[in-house]
Order: sequence, then structure tokens, then C-alpha cells
Amino acid sequence: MEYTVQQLARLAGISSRAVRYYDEIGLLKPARISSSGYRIYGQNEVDTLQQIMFYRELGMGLEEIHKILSSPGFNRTDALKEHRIRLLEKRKQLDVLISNVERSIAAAEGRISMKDNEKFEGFIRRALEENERKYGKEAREKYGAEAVEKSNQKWLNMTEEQYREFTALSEELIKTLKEAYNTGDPASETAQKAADLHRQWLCFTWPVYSKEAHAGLVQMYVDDERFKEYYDKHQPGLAEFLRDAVMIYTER
Amino acid sequence: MEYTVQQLARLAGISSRAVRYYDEIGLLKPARISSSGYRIYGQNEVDTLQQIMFYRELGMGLEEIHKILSSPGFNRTDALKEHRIRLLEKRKQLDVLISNVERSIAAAEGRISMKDNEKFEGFIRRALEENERKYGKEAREKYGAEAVEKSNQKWLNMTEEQYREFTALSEELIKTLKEAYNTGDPASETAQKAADLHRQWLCFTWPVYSKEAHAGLVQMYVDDERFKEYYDKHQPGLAEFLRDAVMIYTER
DNA sequence: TGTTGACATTAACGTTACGTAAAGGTGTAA
DNA sequence: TTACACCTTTACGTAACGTTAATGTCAACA
Repeated sequence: MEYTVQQLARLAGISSRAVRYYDEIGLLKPARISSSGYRIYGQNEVDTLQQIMFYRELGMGLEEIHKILSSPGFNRTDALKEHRIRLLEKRKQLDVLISNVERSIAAAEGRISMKDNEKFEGFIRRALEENERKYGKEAREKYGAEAVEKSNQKWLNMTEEQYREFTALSEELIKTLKEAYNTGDPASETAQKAADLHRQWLCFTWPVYSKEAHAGLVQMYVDDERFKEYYDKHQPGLAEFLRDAVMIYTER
Repeated sequence: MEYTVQQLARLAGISSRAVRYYDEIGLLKPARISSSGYRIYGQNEVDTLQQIMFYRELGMGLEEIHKILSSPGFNRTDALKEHRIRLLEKRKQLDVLISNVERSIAAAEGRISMKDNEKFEGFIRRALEENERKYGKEAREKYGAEAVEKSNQKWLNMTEEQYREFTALSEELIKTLKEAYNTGDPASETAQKAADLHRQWLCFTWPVYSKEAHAGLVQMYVDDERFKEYYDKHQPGLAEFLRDAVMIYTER
């Protein structure tokens, strides 16, 4: 079937101006021009417009869509499969948003309480929140609210790059710690390197460093289920091994 | 807790420029200005920004958000509940889109076939498609492809207003038909009015009107399960009653 | 104490994806 | 032939920021 500008627009649920604009920028050229100068679109154009709509739905700019569609490697079926994955991700994010709004309602009615950062969950990909939620409460109890407030502020000031550094450090810490665990000796060079990495890691979120607080924290890791779990899931016994290593590290 | 421009922006996952812009247009004013001229945001502002984010997620313009938030009747909890409903609707629509992309994949791989209008399901609220999907096939068989193609074109050219007229006519038809059904007489004035409404309704989608085709169609209503169901769901026996009324109408 | 570097400020122009209006040609139903 | 709803191009308008520039502030480090 063939379509004029407005017919195609109505089919796709967009304005005829948009269709003409897509022609103007070379994104979607009509199949042919009628004798009277009308744009006529055919089957291929319908399919291309569908592709455009999917990419647009996923927040892509028209210029980038253009590049993709006109690249020699473009494959319609593969693109559709990609769209499917993206849309499923989008639905997941929407579910997070819905849970956010539901918790916000509960908070507004005083049934639960909500942290400021929790209020924006689902709007963007957020990974930072782990910190305050998991470690915040314990730390507040053990080291007082003031230090935590400052640590809080530090998180806020962290740039994207610093954040990447931070997660890289986390990974290195776990890797080194597991390596050290295999030696079995918390006083070994590798274990002490792990303890130092743990100190560096702490310094990302702590306002000041003190050996006493460091030693106190790792003891807490062993005592508290949630902290223990984080380390032990990589290797059972890792939390205790870290405590032993840090104890030696802080006494030196 | 208090936040500077960038801290608030990072919290919400938007740019600091956006936060300043919201101040500029009066949408989100800081709680206070520091001695050095810095914008300082507090708890209320965090909550307001969350509201803004929800409305924005739902595609609302900043000006309208402004009006809503500053209206005297605004209630945060009610708004959140409204957001919840809207987000659930949005998820439904997303599910339609996902089913669309899945069917598009199947179509691209040749497993099924898809109509052009089906390719845009989920992108917008679409109700027109009912026609071609339900009546198209039968009509094509009985009256030939050419007439249907023209009818098809007519649908595409229908404006929003015409569409409303069309649906209003549908409703009036059903109402009148039920009323006539209660008289029991297909020759009654009400029944003949219903038959005439049915003719008008047909003329919306038919390229030309003929008594023969009209009579043929209503007979088809009775013979075909899906057509019959449409009328009978309002009132069992309605399809046959309509046929009888139209038979009398077309013979006059 | 001066310098660095990441923040903050205002001002102003740029960008994307169209909306909207103007001025005129086209197609068909009455 | 007269509506009327479509089509065309040209061109300026708009929303929601992005970006750049020029300058002030603050905490930390040498």
C-alpha cells in the first residue's frame, strides 16, 4: 500500500510536519514523488519509520538514528532483537520507578521513612546508593552522626571518574584478598597489601583515617551479618581473614 | 540535609544547568542563598524536585508542572497516587510495544505476517485499527478487494473529529437498536431509524452505498460468528433483529 | 601564604525536533 | 465551479536545556 505524508503520519501516530522533517534531514526519503510533487511512501518506508520510532522511543537522537540506519552493517531483524532487549530493560527501570512511587506514598503517609537518594531511584541508573544503605546505619551508630554526615558529603562530591576509580579499587581489593587467603597467612605480604587497599578504599568515604577506627570497623565486619556476607560471598572466611590482616596492619 | 546546585543535581541524576534553569523559570527556588551567593536547597526542595521528575517522566512540560505545583489545591500524597496510576498505564503501553517488537521479529523472520498499522501499536493510543482487523477480511471476500482498498483509504483520511462523529454514531446506533428491540417490531419507527443509522454508519467506511450491499452485509452479520457477537453482546438476538429491520428498510 | 582545582555565579548564544503560519498548488465530491 | 481538505515550500518560533565565557569562592596543599 502507498501513503501520502499525512496518511503515513496518522499510521505512525506522529505529525505530518515530523514526516516532512525526516525527509528534510535525509532520515526518511519518500519512495517516489508524484507528478504533482507529492511525497509517496511505500512498504520499505513504513518499515524504516517503525525502526525510527523504536530508536526514538529509546531516547536516541535523529542524527544517530540516521547513522545507524544508513550504516552498511544494519540489519533489521537484529535491530528489532536489540530493541526488544532495550525495551525489557526500560520496563525493569519503570518497575523500579513504580516501586519508588509506592514507597514515596507510604513515606508521605508516615508508614515508612525514605532517604533523599531513594526518592530518585528509577529516574536514572544509580549504583552509588549501596553505600549509605548498607554501611551508613552501622557506621552512624559506631562512629557518630557527624563523621557520617561528612562522609555523606564526600559521596555527593564524587565525580563519575572518581566513582570508577572507587569501584576499580573495590575489585582489586577483593582479588588481592582472595589471593592472600590462599596463602593462609594474614601477615603475608599479599595480605598486608590487601589491608592497605582496604585503607585506601575507606579513605574514599571517610573524612579522616585512624588506625583505631580501621581496626574497629573490620571487627564489625565479622560481627555484623550483612557486612560479613559481603566478603564471605566471594570466599567463606574472607571477612575474618580481612580482620586478622588489618589487625596486624594497624598494629605496625 | 542541605545541598548545593551540583549536589542536588547529582542526587536527582540531572545536570546542574537544569537545576539553575528550574530556578530561572521559578519552578524550583532554592531554600536560601548563601552569603557568597550560592543556591542552597533543603528538604522541601528535594521533595519538590522529586515531584518535578515524576511529572517530567510522564511527559509533562515544565510550565504545566509549575502551574500544578503552585496551585493552591496541590497535595503531594494525592499527586504521588496519581503518578502511580500513570506509571502503571505507561507500563501497560510498554508491554504493548514489547509485544509489537516480538511480533515484528517473528514477521521479519517470516513466521507470521503483520499489517502496517500493527507495526505501530504501542507507540500511541490507537483505536482505529479495529475496523480493518475485524471487518476487513470478510468485506474483502464478499465485495472484492477494490472497494475495500478505497474504504481503507477513507479511514486514513479521517480526521480526529470525524472519528469522534463516527464513534458517537456507533453508540447512537446501538442505543436506538436496543430500544427498537424492546418494541419487538423490526418495522417499527424506531427500528427503521436504527436501520438508517446503520446506513449512515456504513457510509463512513464505504466508498458507495447500495441497498443490495447493505442487505447482504446484515445477512452476513447473522451468519458470521464475530459480527454476530459484536451485536449480540449488547443484547442476544440483536444481530438478527438488525437484519430484519434492514431488510425492511432496503425494500422500501 | 600563595597557588591550585573544583566548585559557584551570571550572561548569552547554540541546538534539537519539531510547531505554526503564510502563500500557494492539487484532487475530488457536490 | 466552488468548496474543502489535502499537498507544497519558506521561514520564523519554541522548549529545555547544552555550551562557552568571564569571573568569584572555598578547601587543600606546597
